[in-house]
Amino acid sequence: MDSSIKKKRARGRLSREMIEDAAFDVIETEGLAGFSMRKLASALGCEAMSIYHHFPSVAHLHEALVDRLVGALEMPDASLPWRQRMRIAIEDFRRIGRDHPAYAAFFVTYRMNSPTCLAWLNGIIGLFRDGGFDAELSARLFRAVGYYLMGAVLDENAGYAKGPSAVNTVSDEQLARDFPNVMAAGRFFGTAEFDKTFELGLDMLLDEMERLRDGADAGQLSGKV
Amino acid sequence: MDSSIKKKRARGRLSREMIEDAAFDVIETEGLAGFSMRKLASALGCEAMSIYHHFPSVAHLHEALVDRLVGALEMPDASLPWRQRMRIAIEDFRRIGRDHPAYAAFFVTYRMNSPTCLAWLNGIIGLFRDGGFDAELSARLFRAVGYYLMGAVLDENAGYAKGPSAVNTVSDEQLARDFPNVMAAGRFFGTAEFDKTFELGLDMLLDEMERLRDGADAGQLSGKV
DNA sequence: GCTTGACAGCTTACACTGTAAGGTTCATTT
DNA sequence: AAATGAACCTTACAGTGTAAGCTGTCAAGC
Repeated sequence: MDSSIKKKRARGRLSREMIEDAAFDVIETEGLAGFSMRKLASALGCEAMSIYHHFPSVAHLHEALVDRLVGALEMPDASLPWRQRMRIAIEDFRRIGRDHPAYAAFFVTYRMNSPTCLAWLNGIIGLFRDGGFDAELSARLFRAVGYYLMGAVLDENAGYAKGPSAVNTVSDEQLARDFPNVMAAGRFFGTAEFDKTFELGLDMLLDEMERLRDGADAGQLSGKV
Repeated sequence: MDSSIKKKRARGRLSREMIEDAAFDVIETEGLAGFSMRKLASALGCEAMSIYHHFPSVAHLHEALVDRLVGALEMPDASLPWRQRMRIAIEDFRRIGRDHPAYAAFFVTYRMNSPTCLAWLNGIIGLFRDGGFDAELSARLFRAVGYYLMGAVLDENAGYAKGPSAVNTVSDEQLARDFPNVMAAGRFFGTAEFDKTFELGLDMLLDEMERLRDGADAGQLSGKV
């Protein structure tokens, strides 16, 4: 009987790393909402509760996943020009979303607080400081650029390109007739346009940051209302 | 016996509007994740399944909530200067987050497709067109500004200011010692700083859009890498 | 006034979730 | 050989959205 063989549990078979690997897989195949401990266990060939020996809760597992993604990030070479370092750091983060699209929505809204994540945050804020901004402006620019990046990663991986969340949808004919601006813009909302659109916004922010540093005294912007 | 009175169900007591009102309440008091049909029903003084007579699913209910929020938005007065119209439209959207903080995370990531929402989208994209941008640039700028706005609303309502999501947190002492940049920046991450930070990033984008329109031929940015 | 049918709300049930509590098996140490 | 403790499993519970079917109530037609 192979049922007896099946019962032979291999001890020490599971590990945090294995579980994390499987979790990334399950999340991408089942979607973020479709992920569950039982599905994860089934992917690992064990029972759900076995995972709890390695991670005391799903929250702890999620934290480990975020840590692994953020921990793999490296700070751009400090010898590069500042603008380029900034670009690289931002694109590195954005790439995580591309590599884990289903996880992106979770990842991007996760309020990091582990040593690994704080080290990365510290480096990124340091990058703003390296740009010549004081503590306050570094903090605010970090946030502002972060907003942009956060929104982009979210939209690129969980946004319109994946179809509407809405239950009641509108036909293409009605779209063309009643909402021509949306219709015309839709052409530039597809996956193929992501890079170009992202670059546009990113360049706007980078341009403005350089202007802010080089330019007007005390870092004032146009001041228009 | 008042139990007999209690049994007297008032017909037509529930309505879509009442249910929506209660849903907003429950979401704000219980949090987005804590919301459920059973809790909503209990807030309404009815059974969960009664709600299904008015909304065929939670998804339909959510759609109605988004529609109500978006439907209440108005386009800024067309006689105002363009930059001001843009600001107002953006701040109006942002205010929804402030008014429904717990719902913000859902609202902002919702892929709208109802007539009400499309009408609003159409107006906003039209606002970009009014700024003098062609269909392509309007689409891309709408997206880029949308990224920023999306990220801001998310962070302001579900972000760091609400405390970390992390299970394992780091002490203040360790923060000061090992992550000084984060420590120094933290001072500008609080709720009180939201407006100023948001304005900074928004002004950067608005400045750049005006430059893009008035300035260099074919709307080229600095072109630096 | 009585009947009828539709509507509004309720009851029950099912398949799913995270996880607390406690049971079992086995490699290692003594 | 016995004991220990790590690794894994079983069972159970309170919660979720919602399908299916039931019941009470009201308005309209006779």
